[in-house]
Amino acid sequence: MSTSERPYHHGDLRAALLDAADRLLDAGGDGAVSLREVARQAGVSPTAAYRHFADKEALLAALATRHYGDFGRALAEAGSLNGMGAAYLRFALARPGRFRLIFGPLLARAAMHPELQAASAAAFATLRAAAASPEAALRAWGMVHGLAHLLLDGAIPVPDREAFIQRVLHREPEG
Amino acid sequence: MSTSERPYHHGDLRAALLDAADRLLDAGGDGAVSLREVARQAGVSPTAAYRHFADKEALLAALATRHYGDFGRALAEAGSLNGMGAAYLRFALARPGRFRLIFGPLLARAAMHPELQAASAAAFATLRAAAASPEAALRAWGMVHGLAHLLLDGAIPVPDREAFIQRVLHREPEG
DNA sequence: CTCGGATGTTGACATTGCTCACATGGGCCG
DNA sequence: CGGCCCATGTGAGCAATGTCAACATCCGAG
Repeated sequence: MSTSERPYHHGDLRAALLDAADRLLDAGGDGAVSLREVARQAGVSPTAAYRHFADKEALLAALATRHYGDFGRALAEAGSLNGMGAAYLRFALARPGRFRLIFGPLLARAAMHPELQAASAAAFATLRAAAASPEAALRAWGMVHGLAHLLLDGAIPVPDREAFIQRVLHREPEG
Repeated sequence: MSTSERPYHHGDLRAALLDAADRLLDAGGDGAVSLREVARQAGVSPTAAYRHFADKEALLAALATRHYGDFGRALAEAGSLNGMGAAYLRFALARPGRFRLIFGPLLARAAMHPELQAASAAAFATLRAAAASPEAALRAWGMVHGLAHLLLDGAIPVPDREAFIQRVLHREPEG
């Protein structure tokens, strides 16, 4: 009987690596995702990941692409612009690692990762479509994005985050 | 003649290290600041920095503290809330490294660096004082902060940044 | 059945943050 | 003026990381 020894070939290592990276991202935040630890969690040698991703950035780009799906869906489910703002903040607060990843400096290099670019463009389009004007969309987007960062970085200490979301987003619609 | 040999004792290594770190921060962004490279630039051994800073984070905290001064002053010089918003965005776009540093994850650990905490509190107070209500301050702050991040991360591609600032900030004051 | 390319492994290198033991010499005490 | 102490700087070394090159294994096409 093969005592649960992994076969030499893993089966679906790519997905396993992404899953492991995901766990690390959620648990330890951005910097906790190291290629070697990801490989360790997947029960595989330190360099095995290079058969599936060009480098660490490519792994993270694939992860970000995966998460843009959930994010975009959460936005789309919220009907109003206000609802989208709340969904935006809730996503950021519930999954800081994912939020920081998909909006992190990686985005600047999205041109090198076509899938990432497409995924982010889709999410952005959802947001833009719900606003009255392009400028209004940018202002709303900027506001929730900035508040998310400030909250995550501890610049705005708030006891009850959900109450904060309600309070800061509840206002008469601007002309 | 002493061929420009450094004396064993540097004189003011602490300042020299901060200057070197500053150059690296401006040139290469966040990740380009390594203790060893900083020491190299200061012409000193790799571990000399530990005589002046507990660890890398302490160095960065000192650097952030230094930059909060400039930042706060830039905000204070702008009279109106709109002017402060523009100053906020201009600072972020002109010095991405400094902006990311002073608002980065380090801020969450500000409690461990009293000087940092004081410096950031002062800058925040300046911003808060210029707004009509606490909520309005948070919304305005969030907006410029978010736009700064989105611009720096390449999420909003704009050809002329100054024109963008004018356009997005120029609106009728909200009730 | 066999052989080639895809997938994993081993070993190595450079870099980084950090610790510990040691060297140096400037400034305070007598 | 002279000697000693401790702040300051040095060096070697450790563990971890990203990445590369050479090698091992095995699945599937012919």
